[in-house]
Amino acid sequence: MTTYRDTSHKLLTDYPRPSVAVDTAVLTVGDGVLCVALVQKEKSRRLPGTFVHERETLADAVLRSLHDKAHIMGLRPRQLQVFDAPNRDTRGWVISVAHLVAAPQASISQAELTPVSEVRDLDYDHDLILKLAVSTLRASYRASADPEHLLGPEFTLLELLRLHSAIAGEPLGKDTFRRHMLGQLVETDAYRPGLVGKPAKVFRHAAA
Amino acid sequence: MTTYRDTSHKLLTDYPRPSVAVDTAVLTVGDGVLCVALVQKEKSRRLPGTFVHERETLADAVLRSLHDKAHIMGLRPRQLQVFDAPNRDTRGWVISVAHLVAAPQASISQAELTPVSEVRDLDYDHDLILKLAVSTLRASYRASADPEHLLGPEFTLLELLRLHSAIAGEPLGKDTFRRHMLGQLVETDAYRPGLVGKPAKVFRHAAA
DNA sequence: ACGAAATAGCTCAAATCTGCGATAATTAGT
DNA sequence: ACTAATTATCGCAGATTTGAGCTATTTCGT
Repeated sequence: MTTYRDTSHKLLTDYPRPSVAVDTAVLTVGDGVLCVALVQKEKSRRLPGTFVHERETLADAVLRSLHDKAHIMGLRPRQLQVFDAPNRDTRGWVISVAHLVAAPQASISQAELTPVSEVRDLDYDHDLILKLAVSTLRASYRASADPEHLLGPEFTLLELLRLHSAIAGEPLGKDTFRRHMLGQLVETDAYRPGLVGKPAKVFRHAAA
Repeated sequence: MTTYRDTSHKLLTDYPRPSVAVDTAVLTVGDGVLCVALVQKEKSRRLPGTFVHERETLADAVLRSLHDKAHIMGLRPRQLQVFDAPNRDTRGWVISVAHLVAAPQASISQAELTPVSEVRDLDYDHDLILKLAVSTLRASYRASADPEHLLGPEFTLLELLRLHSAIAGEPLGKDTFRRHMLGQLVETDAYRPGLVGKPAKVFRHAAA
C-alpha cells in the first residue's frame, strides 16, 4: 500500500489541518429534572471533551473522554453540529464536533450533575452545545416513547410520563399522554406495585 | 501571542489530525422534481467537495468548493453530519462534514443536475449524504412555508404548492395545503397573471 | 368493613383537521 | 355573449384530537 501523494507530490498531512475535538452534552433525568454532566477545570466548568486520536472515530473519542473525564461508560453518542470558528480556542485552530449522549442516571452516578435550567457561563461555546443538545433530545422525545432507552426495556406508564415531563420541562396531561404512547407500546404480563394503590401495568416497546 | 504548548511542550500540530473535507448536497427544484448537483471526476460521479483551508470555516470551504467545482455562488450551507470512518478514503485519514445547500434553479444553472430519484452509485459515502440531505430538506419544508427561500420574497400559492410537492416527491392536496400555509403568509397588494384565468394573489412571508 | 390513594380507561363536548364538492370571480379566446 | 380555464374559498360530513369528569378496580392501613 503506497502512501497517497497528490499532483504536487504532497501527502495529505503536508497540508494545514485543524485539531479535531469532541465535546459532549451528557443528559439524564434525575429527581424529575433534566440534568447535564459537567467537568471542572481550574475555576471553570465545561462539557467533557477530548481531541480525536489517530484513526479514531468521533464516537470512540466521545466514549473515551466520558470514561476518562467523567467516569461514564457504555453509551451511544449522537452528533449535533461542528463548531468551527477559527478563533474559538486560544490554543490554536480547533474544531469541535458537538455530541449528545443521553443516559439513565444510574449509569452516570459518578458524574457531577447540574439541572440544565441552572447552567451558566460554560467555557467556549459549550452553552450553545448544551442548548442544542436539550432541544434535540426534546424533539426526539416528542417523536417517540423512549428513543434513548433511559427507562430500560420495561416500564410503567407513570414512569414514562415522568420521564417525558422532565425532558419537556413542563407537566403533561396524563390521559392524552397515555393515548399517544399506547400505539408504540405493548403490555407485558407483569404489574409493578407502588407504595399504595393499584399496581401498574408494565409495558415494553412494540417491535419496530 | 506565544504559541500554545501543552504539558508535554508539544504544539497542537504535533499530534495526528485527520484531513477535514466538506461534501455538499446542492438541492434544487427543476421541472417539478427535486434535483441534486453532481460533479464528474474521471468515470465517476460525486457531490462537490474540498478540503478545508487553513483557518477557514466549514461554510466558507463549502462555498469555495461550490464555486470552483460546480460554478455555484452565494448560498447558505447547512451542516448535516460528520462522516468519520477511518478507512472511508483510500488517500488517508479524511473526515468529511456533510452539508446541505438548497438553491433556486436559476442560481445554479451551470451545474449538472440530476433528479434525486435517479441518482445511483456515487463515490464514497455520498449516497448516504444525499439521502440525509433530502430527508433534512423534506423535514424543513414540512415545518415551514419556504425555509430556504427557493421562491424568493414573493410568490403565489400555486408556486408554493408546486415547490412543496416537488420536495415531498408526491402530490399535495390544494386546499388543505392552502389552509396550512395561510397562517405563515401575508398577502401583498399584487396579483400575478397566468396564461389564462384569474390572476393569483401574491404572498410574502409573515414577519417572524 | 371503610377510607384513602393509585391505576386504568371510558365517555363526552368542544375544537380541530381533512378531503372535496360547489360556487363566484377573473381572464383569454371565439 | 359564451366557453373554458384558473383562482379563491366556503361549507359540509366525517375523522381525529384534546382536556377533563367520572367510574371501576386494586392495594394498604386503620
